[in-house]
Amino acid sequence: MTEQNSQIRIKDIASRANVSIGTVDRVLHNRGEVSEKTRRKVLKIIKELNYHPNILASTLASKKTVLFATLFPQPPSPEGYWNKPLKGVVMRIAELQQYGVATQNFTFSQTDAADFEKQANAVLDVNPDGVVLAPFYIRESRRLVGMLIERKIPFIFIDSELKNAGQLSYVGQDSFQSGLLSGKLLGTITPAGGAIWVIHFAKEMDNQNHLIQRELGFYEWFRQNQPERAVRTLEIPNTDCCDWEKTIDAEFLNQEPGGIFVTNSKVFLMAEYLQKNNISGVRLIGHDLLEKNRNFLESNHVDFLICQRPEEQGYSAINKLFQYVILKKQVEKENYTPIDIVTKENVNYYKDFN
Amino acid sequence: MTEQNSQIRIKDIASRANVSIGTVDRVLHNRGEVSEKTRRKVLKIIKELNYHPNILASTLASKKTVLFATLFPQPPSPEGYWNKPLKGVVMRIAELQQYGVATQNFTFSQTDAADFEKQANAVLDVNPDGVVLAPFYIRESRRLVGMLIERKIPFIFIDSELKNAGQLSYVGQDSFQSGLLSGKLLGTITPAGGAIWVIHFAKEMDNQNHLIQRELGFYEWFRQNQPERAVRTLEIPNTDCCDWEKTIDAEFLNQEPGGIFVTNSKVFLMAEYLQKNNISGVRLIGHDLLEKNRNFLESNHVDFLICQRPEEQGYSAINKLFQYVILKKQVEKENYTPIDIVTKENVNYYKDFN
DNA sequence: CTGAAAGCGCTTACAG
DNA sequence: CTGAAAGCGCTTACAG
Repeated sequence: MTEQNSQIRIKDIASRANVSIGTVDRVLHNRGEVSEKTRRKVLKIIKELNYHPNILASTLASKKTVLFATLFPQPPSPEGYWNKPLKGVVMRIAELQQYGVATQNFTFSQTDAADFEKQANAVLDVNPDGVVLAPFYIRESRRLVGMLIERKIPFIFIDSELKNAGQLSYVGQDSFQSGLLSGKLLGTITPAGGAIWVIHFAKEMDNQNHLIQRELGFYEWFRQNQPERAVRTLEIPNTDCCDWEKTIDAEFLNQEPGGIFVTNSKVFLMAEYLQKNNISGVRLIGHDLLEKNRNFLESNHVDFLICQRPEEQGYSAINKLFQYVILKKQVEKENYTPIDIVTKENVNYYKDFN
Repeated sequence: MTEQNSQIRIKDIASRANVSIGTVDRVLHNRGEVSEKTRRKVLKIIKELNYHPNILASTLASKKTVLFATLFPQPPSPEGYWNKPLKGVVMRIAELQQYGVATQNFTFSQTDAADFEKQANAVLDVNPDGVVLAPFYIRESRRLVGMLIERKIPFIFIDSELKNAGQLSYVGQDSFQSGLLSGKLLGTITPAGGAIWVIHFAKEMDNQNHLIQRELGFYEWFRQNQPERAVRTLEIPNTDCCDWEKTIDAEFLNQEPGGIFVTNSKVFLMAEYLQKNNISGVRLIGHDLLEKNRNFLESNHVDFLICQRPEEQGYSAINKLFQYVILKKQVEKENYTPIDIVTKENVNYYKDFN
């Protein structure tokens, strides 16, 4: 360990400018009450010396706590997808605790837009210094965003975004590109001549822009690379009872597919179906590393899972608020998450954090 | 912004124990000069109150700089692989600058073990508080490690490791598992009946444990899943001139393969070969996202690249030293990097940092 | 063995 | 409009 070498302090600036450190602080933070002349002089010296404030000293002295709020869909179970971004949020907040950063996390029902409104109000009520939200219900999200802008509270979209809505940043996937990749994988591993099915296990396709984009990208790959391949889409809105299996039964009677792409994390439903009906030789790919999906990957019922590092998304979103609100740095506006391919062979090494 | 809520300070401990903060500090840092009785009393209160020191205040007051050293192979060009871990190192160091953390980075020749020794001595000469090293030359690395242990300097292996050599941690890949994955990918996309080649473009296979492990994993996948497939290995030690192409020419005359696995980043050599000789229909996979490899991915000459997030490895290694040396936290001993599959379709979203 | 004081670089009232 | 002082939680000599 050696002595720390010279760092520019506000004291240095003050002495060069023949003012007190209080005055330097005033121009540093645009707190006014400084004559234009001294302001200029101080600013000039700050630039010359390439001054950067010491964040440690600053947060230590200020004794401020900044509060970030998150607003995510409520996961239906402890295994649910939306637990993962939250895990990343909690992780980054723990690291930033010394900086006086805290969060309040809100969740809303995935089936009740009114609940979103209610939770959005709760977010506003805690008067956060920054917000991370999943704009699940478009209209209601726009309303919340309007209020945030009005109050000058920076916000970041996660998972999906409203374009040009005044967000500080977006953290999430590019679903079309992800669909292209799924197309390549399934197209490549499905023997020539085998038909391809795309299955949406989703209630309201209106609010599921991701799934639509994935489907579009998927079809696009085949258009470009295997135009002769038969590709079709099935929509299964309700999987609560077992009627949906009859629909599939009928389809299978008609023609057995060579490969199936499930556009979301419910690929395990299809894997269970194939297993139950003793169907082999059908290639299957889907999304997200849920526990069930992992098991089917390991038992060879699912060939590939496309993943998007949800924990990292949460971590990154909070980190961006931190960079912007505390460190006063600029942040990237669009942050597309890597599109990861997970297989039986690499699943044990697939993790978000090191 | 709201007032920060109560945190336990050493002042609180001091008042409860009826001692001064100086005394608390002495027991906190085992600086001795405290009677056993008061030591016990203070320790008890620290535990009761679940005290955690404020790192910001601590580093601010201490004015210490800690120095980490890195010792990596010298990249042969600015595109070379080893620039990437270094990039991660530089990135994390920049973030930690406020904590008074700095690095000195040393590199050694990949063809001259004596140079390693020389650089190792240079590392010792700067008397670092922690070291990250790639144990490229095994014997010479052992010698360095011995000195580090003697001086009680913690060190982390990156990229490959010596087992049980007293390291604080290892950050790197599991090459066998990575080979398994390569086997699966190539086995799945190569039409039945096509022969598979494994190509090592490497000078001294002795120092290339990674390549051997990848090859073993690769063969293992075929043993388990496609035992009927013809798989063989070619070693091309020297690619500086064009003799190596003649070797390949001869092999092609013998039998055209269905798929080729290049065990390292030199897969672009094979892609160039196929392109130059107008050979199509041969599946090709390899390692690492060099610029050339990226281009061949995009031009469809390379089907998959297996990647290991080298920047993240450098970042993570420095971060682990930081956690251990500054934050006094425990760190994981084995840290296997994710094994990433990169294709034309996801390459633009593949990055190490968000 | 123990305590009181000065200082790290910054922020925050307060006095003028 | 400006400066001087106290304080953030901790560390570091120094005095006793």
